[in-house]
Amino acid sequence: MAETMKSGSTHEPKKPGPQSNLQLVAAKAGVSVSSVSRVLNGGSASEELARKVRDAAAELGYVPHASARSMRTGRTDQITLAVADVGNPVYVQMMRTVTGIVAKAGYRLVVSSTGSDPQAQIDLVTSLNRGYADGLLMSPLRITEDLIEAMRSSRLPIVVIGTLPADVALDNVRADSATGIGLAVEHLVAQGRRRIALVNGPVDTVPGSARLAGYLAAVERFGLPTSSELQVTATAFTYRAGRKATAALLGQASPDAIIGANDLLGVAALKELAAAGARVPDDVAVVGMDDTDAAELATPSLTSVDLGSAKRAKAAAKLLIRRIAEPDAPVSRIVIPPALSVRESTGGPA
Amino acid sequence: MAETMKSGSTHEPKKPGPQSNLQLVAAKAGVSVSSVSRVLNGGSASEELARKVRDAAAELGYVPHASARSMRTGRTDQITLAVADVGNPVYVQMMRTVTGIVAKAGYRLVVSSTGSDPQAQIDLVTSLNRGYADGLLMSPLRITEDLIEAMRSSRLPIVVIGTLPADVALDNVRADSATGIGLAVEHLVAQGRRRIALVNGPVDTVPGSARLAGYLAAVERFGLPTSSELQVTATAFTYRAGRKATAALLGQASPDAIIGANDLLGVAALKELAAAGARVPDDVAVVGMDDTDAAELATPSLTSVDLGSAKRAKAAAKLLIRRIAEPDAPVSRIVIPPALSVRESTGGPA
DNA sequence: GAGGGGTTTGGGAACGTTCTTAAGAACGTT
DNA sequence: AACGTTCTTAAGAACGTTCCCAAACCCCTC
Repeated sequence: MAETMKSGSTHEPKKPGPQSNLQLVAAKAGVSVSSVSRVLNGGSASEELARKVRDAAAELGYVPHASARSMRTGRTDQITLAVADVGNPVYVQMMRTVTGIVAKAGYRLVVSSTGSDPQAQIDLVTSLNRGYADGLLMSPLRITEDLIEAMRSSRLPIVVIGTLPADVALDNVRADSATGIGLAVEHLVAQGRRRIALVNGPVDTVPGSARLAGYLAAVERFGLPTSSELQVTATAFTYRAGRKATAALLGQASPDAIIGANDLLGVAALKELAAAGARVPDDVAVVGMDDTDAAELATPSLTSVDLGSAKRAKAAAKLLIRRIAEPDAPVSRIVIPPALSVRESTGGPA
Repeated sequence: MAETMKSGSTHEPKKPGPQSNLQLVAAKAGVSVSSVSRVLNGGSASEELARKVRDAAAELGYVPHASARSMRTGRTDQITLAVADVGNPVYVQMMRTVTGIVAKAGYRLVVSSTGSDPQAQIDLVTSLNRGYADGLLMSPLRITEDLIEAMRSSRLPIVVIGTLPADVALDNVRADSATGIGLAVEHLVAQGRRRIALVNGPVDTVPGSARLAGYLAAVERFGLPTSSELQVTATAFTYRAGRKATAALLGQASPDAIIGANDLLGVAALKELAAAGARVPDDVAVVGMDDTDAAELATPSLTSVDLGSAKRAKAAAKLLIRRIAEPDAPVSRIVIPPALSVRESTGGPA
């Protein structure tokens, strides 16, 4: 499985000497270190000097040393993105968006996968004080008092993607799950469904509790049955957990529609229904949430509540970049309105 | 959509003063800066001194400054991972694996999405010389001479995930697509399939050319028809491109099996076949490659060639970490053997 | 009590950059 | 010819850390 070969057999000069620095460039150009710095950072200089410096820098292949520069300037040109699980499609979507935006603004992206453990998130926030990044984008799955306190007392700007208690004065960008679920229920009701079930994720998480509340509100608003047999909770927002939870649901109730609290749970419901011999959407309609690629790829394709994950990520990234530039700007809270993407699983177009 | 509120209305002290440093800790503890550094880095010290230092550090909430430390030590505790598209499931899988390994080894992960543009990859490699990371993991989609030259002359260690020309002396971890496709073809032949089609991605990419070569070899080995109508090329390794390519394929040939060059193309084939009214696997069997989550979530679930993306990522990360520690270790090349995950799309268990 | 070995502590240089301050040059005005 | 103004360049401090080296101390032995 592993074959090893000697190095250096094919070619010769590996390292182009040690990292060249301002001093070497200055020596080569016959000018002072400060002049080199000034020229390279766009300060004023004579034609003559600028030419000498640029030639010398090019010849030596000079590139500024990141740590040294950031020690002096206090900026690192890095932004950290912290998510619970880099594998979850909704975070993938956010990451894809964020990557583009921060890169365009000249930042590198540090990705941190914290899991759902609140302590790991707190550790992350305090580790920010090491100053390895200029700001933090985080989407916490579980929010505790300690985490909020840690975020509050952070020296660096933090933008939260997700809902926060009303009295926390931190920039944040949130979805409106309640309205989103309302759209799903309304759509299902319009199709004559009445026994609408919810396959939720853990209710002690931010999205889990929001989605349960939204579901209950919508079901009540439309005068639908709210029997607790129609509500099940998966142990995580994953496909596997969703299969189990849906199986349990089908064992205890006969819904004519199922809402999955995210697309993975929705797809799990689809697959579990198929395994049980139920037809979708004829017997049971299914709706997912987040409108990720997984919804489009599913068979039948999954109607999904678009909670604007890409828009949220984009807004959050821009907010963070702005706050880094203006630390004293007023706190903003942005709410991204939801939309419904109707697909085959609720009778939409093939 | 955006509601803005004044900051600082709810609570008071935001910043806990400027970042505390060794000097402040030393002053508070009544000892020298060097002693503080020594104690905090586990050097020898008296009980008394150690206690004073630790108390002072805790009281001030001291955390070492990342840039300053790395300027002095030459290490950044960061590793960069460069992939073409953070959204592609196979890269997601790699990223998930890599995240865990580098975090456990005490590194932060910088993620860079280069696209398939060779120049962007070259720029990335040269930017490494800024010294913002200790090493680079990269999985290049297209490899040019210039890119190889850039990687060769890099001051920092690079581990390539993917196939490289034989004479390039860089650590790398590769899949064996040829054998992998062989497994798929063998499996299909055993089920009596003979008109086996390939829905490939761009052939000027590393995986594209490898998979085409593997397909041709396998088809020839089993004495199957090699008509060019059975080979189509999608414009990218994406779902949408796969739908189009499969539609074209079905318009020009009547395969009894389709191999997608990755899972997205495989799922696209599934969906396109369903849209065309063909039954899977009864009329046409389908196989994907990479064995990502998308294969399991598909309906019918997709048989897929496991090219060991998680194992490759793991091996590559460990290799890089080792090379950072021992820069002069011999170059290693690791080949991860493929395996076949049989699922419903070729008649496997439901 | 002086000398010597070993341990513990502190002083200070160095990493590569930016930026403030000041020195020097060029030039026009009185 | 002396002086002020403006522009260009250089010197050197500072960022916070680590680590080499020397100073200080302790304890033991002679």
